[in-house]
Amino acid sequence: MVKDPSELSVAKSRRLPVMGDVARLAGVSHMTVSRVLNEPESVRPNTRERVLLAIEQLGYRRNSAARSLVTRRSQTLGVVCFDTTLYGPASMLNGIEHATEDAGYAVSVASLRRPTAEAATQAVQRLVDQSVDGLVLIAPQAAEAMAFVRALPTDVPVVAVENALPNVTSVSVDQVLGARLVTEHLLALGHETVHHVRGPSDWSEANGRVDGWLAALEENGRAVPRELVGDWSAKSGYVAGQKLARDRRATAVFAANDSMALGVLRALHEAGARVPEDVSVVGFDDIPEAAFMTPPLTTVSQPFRDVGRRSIEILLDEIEGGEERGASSVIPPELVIRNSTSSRRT
Amino acid sequence: MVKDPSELSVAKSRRLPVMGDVARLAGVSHMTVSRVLNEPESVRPNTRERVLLAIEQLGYRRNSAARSLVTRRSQTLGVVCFDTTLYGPASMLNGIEHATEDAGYAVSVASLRRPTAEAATQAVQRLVDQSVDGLVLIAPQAAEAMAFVRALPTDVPVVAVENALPNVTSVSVDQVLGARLVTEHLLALGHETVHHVRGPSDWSEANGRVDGWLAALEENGRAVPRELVGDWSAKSGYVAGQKLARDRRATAVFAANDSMALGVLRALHEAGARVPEDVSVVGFDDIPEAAFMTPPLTTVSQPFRDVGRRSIEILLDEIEGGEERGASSVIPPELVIRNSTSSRRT
DNA sequence: GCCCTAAATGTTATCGTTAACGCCTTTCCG
DNA sequence: CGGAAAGGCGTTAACGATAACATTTAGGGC
Repeated sequence: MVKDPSELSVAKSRRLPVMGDVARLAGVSHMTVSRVLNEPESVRPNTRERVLLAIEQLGYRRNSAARSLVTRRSQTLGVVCFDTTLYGPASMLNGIEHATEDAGYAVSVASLRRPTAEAATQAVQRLVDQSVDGLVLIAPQAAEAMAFVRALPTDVPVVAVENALPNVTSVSVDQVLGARLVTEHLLALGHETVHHVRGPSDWSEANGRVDGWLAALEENGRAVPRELVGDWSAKSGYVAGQKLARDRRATAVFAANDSMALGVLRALHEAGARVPEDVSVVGFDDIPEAAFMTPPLTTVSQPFRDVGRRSIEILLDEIEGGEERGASSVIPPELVIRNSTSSRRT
Repeated sequence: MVKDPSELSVAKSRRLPVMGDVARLAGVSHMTVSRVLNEPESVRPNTRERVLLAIEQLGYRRNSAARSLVTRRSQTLGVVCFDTTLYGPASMLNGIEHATEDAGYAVSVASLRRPTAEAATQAVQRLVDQSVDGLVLIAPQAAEAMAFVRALPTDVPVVAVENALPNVTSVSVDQVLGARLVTEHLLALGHETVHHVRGPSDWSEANGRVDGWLAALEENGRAVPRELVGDWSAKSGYVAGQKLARDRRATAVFAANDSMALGVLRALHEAGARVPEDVSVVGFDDIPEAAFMTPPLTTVSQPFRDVGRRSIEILLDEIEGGEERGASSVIPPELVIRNSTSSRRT
């Protein structure tokens, strides 16, 4: 079965081994090698072993460019994201990467510098040019939705995370529910109403949290204080906190994320207001630092990694199952009560 | 110049346009189209315009798989990283992504689940299989160094970030200097010595910070307290802080990152020690939250994004310039003094 | 004008894989 | 035991771009 020994030399040639080399060494055709790699059952155990051995000996690895040229699949998923420095997006990205790896796909990331339609369109275009097999969008700016969709070629499956785009499957955490839990928790503690430091208005998460907060207040017939606007940063929370401390009427503050809550805590502390004795403060996200703030922060825990994983599951279903876009899924968050909230001083 | 009209139909066929289609429409050969795209100056303005117009009309885009098959370059850089949920790595990754995008490359990310040699080797292998043109390693675990290097095919340029691997160009922040600045700052405030909550021993950053701290203490002839070990998390800082609070002798604590510093602050607060009146605390990293902790944290600012950018610059030099590995570069960090440190109570 | 050289363009081969199809064995049944 | 059906492999042709070489065109000096 073995051919002329001279052909078998495993001499380190400059070029990497290709299928033909493996085939020659194993005494079969390159097509058989391909079959061993793609549908092992279709080749007899005997020859399969020989081929596998040859592959091992030569240290052969398939050329992915050649594969994707002919199969029209790159085994790569594209992720469009905005600020992966924030804890939430970073965690979701992490979940995505792990899930993607498990599925045998690679991840190509396009990070938006600014959340503009133009940047988004370019990013999608770049990923599509790389012929990714699917796309995950973690760019929670609602305003960009249309741009994305317009730029999308119809045949690439897409899943949006934390962003309901028309006609695109999405995975998200129930922001409205989370905000409700927070607000109701504070009302239950006896607070007359709850002030809110919201996130940027072009983020869908921020809007969802506002909605939940509003709904809870209205259902309980409470006055709705004017909302303060932050940009997710501790600094913006600090500025908002200063305003709240100045007017002195707030006894309960719901910040739309933990970083802003930290800023609020800082501002209140500087103004001489005690938390939770004078003012209760709640955050959102449950970043690892939340439990160690002063005081430990009551917040809402979001299963970021699970969201990332889930988005990949859905995406792969669409890609491999060829199914029509599956149902969007919404994951519930959980309220984590710590020491930054207490019943209102009477 | 224009051929048979029937051939020109821009009818939406199922398949995407290829170079040949553009060529036909422009009345040139596919090779001329290729030239227009790759070396525009080599084709006459007149024909170039025609080709460009045809490209526009057809919405033509080059097939990257075909390109990389023949050029043996994928225009993709691979990044191996460990925990991108941490602020530092996330920021560097961000810098890398932006710089890579600017250079017209794509980024493929392989995220290590655990910092083991096996996982690292697999990750590198996966990226190499995708035929990335270069590799950035943001995996500061020294123990894995050998594994990486062994798994590396000799011909893929590599740059390591925050990790000095033998024979690999690296970019890093001067951790030793940063730790020195911290320690000297505290000694200058009159503290007898400085306690240290270090990071995991397999992280090179953690070791660098220990070295700087030790050096500063020794140069000043101070006693070296036993170091406490954390894992970068606020929780581990909290545990360390409890120990420090218990023995009551510490007046100055240098935590190896801001999250652990937060934990230390929390533990001291619970133990009734005031910061900075009773104990001074310093962190490292200058995360955006540091300025809003209670009290605002004195820390060391690291130019993470710049490190990321720089690593790409170097990598691209090696790839495109074909240069031998350039000099490794070390970037100095800066001490940021806030309110968590003060002169020792006398 | 003619020839020579350089610039502009075209032709053909090639990258390394999978798809499509065909041939030769087996195998199994009547 | 003949023949059909299936299984196992081989041969050849894509895939869509660039490389290498061949050819045509343009320009300039005499």
